[in-house]
Amino acid sequence: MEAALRAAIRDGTLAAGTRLPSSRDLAGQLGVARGTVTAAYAQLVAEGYLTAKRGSGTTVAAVRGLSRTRPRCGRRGGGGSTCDRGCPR
Amino acid sequence: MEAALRAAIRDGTLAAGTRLPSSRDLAGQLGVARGTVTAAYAQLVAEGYLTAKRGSGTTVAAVRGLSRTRPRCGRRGGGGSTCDRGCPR
Amino acid sequence: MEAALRAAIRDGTLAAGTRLPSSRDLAGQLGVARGTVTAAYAQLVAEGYLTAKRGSGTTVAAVRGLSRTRPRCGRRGGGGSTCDRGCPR
Amino acid sequence: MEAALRAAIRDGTLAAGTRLPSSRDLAGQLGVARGTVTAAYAQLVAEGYLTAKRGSGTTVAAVRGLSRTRPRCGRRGGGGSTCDRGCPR
DNA sequence: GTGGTCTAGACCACT
DNA sequence: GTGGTCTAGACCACC
Repeated sequence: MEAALRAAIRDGTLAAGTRLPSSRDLAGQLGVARGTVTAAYAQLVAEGYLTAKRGSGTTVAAVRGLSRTRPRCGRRGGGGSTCDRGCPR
Repeated sequence: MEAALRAAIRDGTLAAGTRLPSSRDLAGQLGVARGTVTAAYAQLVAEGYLTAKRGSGTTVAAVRGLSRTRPRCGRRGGGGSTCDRGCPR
Repeated sequence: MEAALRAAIRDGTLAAGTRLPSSRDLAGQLGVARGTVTAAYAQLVAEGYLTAKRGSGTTVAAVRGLSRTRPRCGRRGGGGSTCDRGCPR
Repeated sequence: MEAALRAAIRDGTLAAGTRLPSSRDLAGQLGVARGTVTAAYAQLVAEGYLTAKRGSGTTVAAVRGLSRTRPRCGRRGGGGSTCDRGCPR
C-alpha cells in the first residue's frame, strides 16, 4: 500500500493537495489494521510525499522540489493542472 | 529509462516475475553508468514495481496497484484456520 | 551543505518549524548521495538545530530554553497505575 | 530511547560493531512493548546508524563517513542556553 | 533464537 | 474526529 501510494503521487494519479482518507477509514477500506496505515502514512510524510496535520487529516504534499528522475512533465506547477493524472505513459 | 521501465511494467510489457538484466549488463547495453541503472532500479523497487532479492537479481513485482481493495484477509498463514478471528469486520 | 543549513537556521533564514525536504529530495536537488544528506541532518539534529520526528520528517527546531528532560512518564493513562512497570529508564 | 541510542552511537559510547540487545530483550529491560523498540531500531537503521540482519541481530553500523569534528555543543555563543536539552553527553 | 511485520485496541494532543 | 503513539501478541523468513 505504501508503495502504491508513493507511485500514485509520483505519477500524478494523486494530485497535490488531495486529501487522503483518514487512517481509520483507509484501514477499514483495505481491511488492514490502522497501525499499518499510519505506518505507511508516516513513512510517506517523512519522505515528503504527504503532509499530515494533527486533527486536520493527511494530504498529498504541495511541492516537493525536483526529484531526480523526472525532469519534465511539470510536476511542480502552481495551482493549475499539473499533469492531472496521465503524465507518464 | 526509469520512466520507460515503469511504463512497461504498468502496461504489462514486462510481466510480473520477469527477471531484469543485472545493473551492470543493462548499463552496458544502454551505454550509461551503472549508477544510473541502480538508481532507477532502486526507485522502482521503492515504488513497488520491482523486487530486488539478494542473490536473485531484480524481478518485476506482482501488480499491486492501488485498486486492490481487499487484501485477501487470510494471508497471515500459520497453522489454523485463517481468518480465525473473524477477519477485519 | 551542512554548514549552509546550520548558518541558515542560525540567522533565521530557516525559521523554527520550517519543514525540510526529505533526504531523498534534497539529495536529488543537490546531486549528492542520500547518505550524505541523512548524515548532515543527523549531525544537525544532534546539535539541536533540527528535530527529526518519526512520522513528521525533519523540521527546524524551536529555540527552547526549556530543559524539560523527562516527558511526564505516565501519560499512558488507561486503567491501572501508570508507571506500573517502573517507567522506561 | 531512540535519541539516546543515536547519541550514544554518535559519540562513540556505542562503538561500531557493537551488538545491541535483541528487540525483545531491550523491550523487556526498558519495560516497553517490543514494537516500540523495533520502531526505534528501524528508524536508526534507516538513518544508517544501525545494521540489522534477519536472524543475526542488530549491530552498530561500521562506518558512516563524515566523522566531522564534533561541534562542542555550546558554541552558539550569544543567546546562551544552547545545550538546553542535554547535548550529546 | 533474530529482525520484520502485522493485528487489534487504546490514550493523547490537537483541530 | 484526526494523526501520533504505544501496548500486547502473533506469524513469517532467515540464520
